[in-house]
Formats: sequence, structure tokens, C-alpha cells
Amino acid sequence: MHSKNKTRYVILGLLSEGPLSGYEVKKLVTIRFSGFWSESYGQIYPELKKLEAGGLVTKTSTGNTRTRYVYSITGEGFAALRSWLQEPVEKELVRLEILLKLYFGSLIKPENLQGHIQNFRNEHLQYLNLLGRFETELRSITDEHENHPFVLMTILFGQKVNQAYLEWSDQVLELLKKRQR
Amino acid sequence: MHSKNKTRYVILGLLSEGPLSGYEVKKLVTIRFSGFWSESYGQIYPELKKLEAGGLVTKTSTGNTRTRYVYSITGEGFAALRSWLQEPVEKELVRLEILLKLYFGSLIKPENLQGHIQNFRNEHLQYLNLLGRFETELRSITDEHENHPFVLMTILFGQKVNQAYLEWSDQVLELLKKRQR
DNA sequence: GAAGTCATGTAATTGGTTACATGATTGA
DNA sequence: TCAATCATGTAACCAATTACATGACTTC
Repeated sequence: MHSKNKTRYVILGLLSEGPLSGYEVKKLVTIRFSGFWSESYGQIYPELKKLEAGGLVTKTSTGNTRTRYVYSITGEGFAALRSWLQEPVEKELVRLEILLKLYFGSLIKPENLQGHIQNFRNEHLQYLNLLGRFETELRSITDEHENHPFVLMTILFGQKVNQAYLEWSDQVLELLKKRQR
Repeated sequence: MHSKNKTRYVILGLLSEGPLSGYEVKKLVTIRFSGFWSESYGQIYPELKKLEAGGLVTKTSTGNTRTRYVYSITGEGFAALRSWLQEPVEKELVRLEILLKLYFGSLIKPENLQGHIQNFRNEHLQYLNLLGRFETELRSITDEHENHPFVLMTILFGQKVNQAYLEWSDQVLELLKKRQR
């Protein structure tokens, strides 16, 4: 049985590109992994401690007056990260409340349900726009980093999926409109 | 602040179509909500107890020798369910390990990564086939139930999204192949 | 000088799975 | 008779968020 907790690998992965503080890890996850991952301070700080205790990262104090600790990945850390990356991806469980509410949709007013779908559509349209900006930004960087093409592939994923969400929303809104007549 | 625990509404929703045992609730969630929801016994049985204590469901023993309890939704239960259905859908957090591994893809062998994507593709192709069978089965039912069209909409969602997954997989596999040259 | 952000961390709580225990019924 | 499935339930554990506490630096 291997752990479900991926926080350690998220941290190690980000540190593989350079040293970071816990605060920076959190920020990077929020921005760069928006849409497919999230981490909270309550996960990150304790995990950094465990990683240091296990020798997978080292801690350096760079604070002058303000407390600040920067973590660097070690050889063992790199090995652990690579080993995890090589393992097959575990079956992910997705939970979509919108589909639950739709499934029981006959119990509420059609306008109410349409509102839910409309909100869903709006949110994902906005996210699609954000992804477009990410893509433009990334493509404008001529000095390509090693992971550049891989980052683009994750962006492409978001674009494909969110496009599918929009198409589905439109189709469902159409079906709901027809039902009202 | 309102609860994140949706188990109670899943149960109430299923009971809104007719009385069920805890065991049957679990089975229905697994089959009918496959792909967008899941529940474990460790959630269902305690929740049924709470629902009964709160007067949202009633319990009847239908066991002869084998212990079996069937739960029915009450008026209060219906009201609670409707009230939840009317509320806006909460922002869902999706976590996709495959994208995490892809993001750090430069650290492992291309063949290794291709294997991950290929597995991902296979799984979702299989699920797409399952959805096709669900759809055929559902469309063959002439005696339409109230929620029939809504169930079809959730199936359509799965089809759209999994189709997008396949397209993305193919595109990424192509990109990875090009990179190797 | 106030708001915003940088920065670290813990405690409490909730959410959820897994493993375990127990036993009856059904069908090959 | 053996495996599968029906059936209920709890305890232990793991995962994760949220709220809280604290304080420095920056920018308007």
C-alpha cells in the first residue's frame, strides 16, 4: 500500500526547479496548478518538516529580521521524486456536485437548475480565458526551460476539458429550454 | 458556513425515488454515479443513523432472518433535499495526478511518461464504452421515469469530457513522439 | 498609519477510506 | 461445499481545510 498523500511530491517537484520557501510553494501550487491541484499551509509546513527530517530536503535560514526558510532538494529527494514519477498514476476520484444536482433535477424548478448550469458555464469560461493568458505568456518565453513543453501540455488539457464543459453546458441549457415548452 | 459533506443529500436523493437499504444506496452510487461521485459504507451507515435521528428518514426492518433495514424519506427529508438542490453549487476541487506527473515530465524517461498517458487513455476509453452501454439501456426504456432526461444529461457530460480526454491523450502522445526525434 | 502582502506555524475539526468483524443466502 | 453476494456496522487511520496566532515589510 502506498501513500495517497501527494503533498511531498508536489513540494519535491517544485523544489527540483530551485530552492523555495513554504510560502512560495503554496503560491506556486495555487497559480501554476490551478485547475488540477491544490495544497494548504496545513499540509505544506508539516510536510516540509518531515521531508527535512527524512533528508529529502535541506533547510536554510535566509531571514534577516523577518523569519524565512528556504528549502533545497537533496539527492535522496530527487531519487524519491523520480521513483514516484515512474510509478503508475493512481485512479483518481472526481466529485462533481453539479452532476449530483442535475441527476435529481426533476425536484427543483427548471429556472433554478438552469441557473446552476449557467454559473458552471461562466466559471469555466473564465478559467478558459485564464488558460489562454497562461499559454500566451508561456509561448512568449524564448529562453525555454526544460519543462516548458510539459507545462504547455497541462494547459492544453485544461483547454480541451473546459471547452468540453462549455459545449456540454450549451447542450444542456438547450435541452432544458426545450423541456419547458 | 455550510457543510461540505454531501453524503446526506446523496442518500436523500436516492431515497426520493423509493425506499432503500444502506447496502442498496452504496450499490446505486457505485453504478449510477460512477465517474462523478462515490460513497463508502463508513459514510453511508453513520449518516443514515443521523438522518433517522433528525427525522429526515424513517427506518423499517424487513429482515426475516437476515438483518435488513429499509429507509424511507420523510416530508422533512424532501424539504431538506430540495433546499440543498436549490443552493448554488460549491466550487469543486479536482485533483489530477496525471497532470502533476506530466508537469514534472522532464525528470523521467519519455517512454515512461507515454505509458502513463496510454493508461489514462485506455481507462477513459473503457469508461466511454460503459457510458455508451448505459445510454443504450436508458434509451430503450419506454416507460420514462421523471428523472430520465436528467440522467441522460449526466451521461452526456461523461461522454463529452471523456471524449476530450481521449483527444488530449492522442495529441500529447503525438507531441511526445515528436520530442523523441 | 492603514492595507496588503510576506512569512511561519499549529490546533481543531471535518471528511473519507480501509480494514475488520460478523453472519445469512444463493447458485454453481 | 465453496465462492459470491447480501447485509450491517465500527474503529482506526489518513487526508485536508479552516481558523487562529503572530509579526515584519512595503506601498499608498
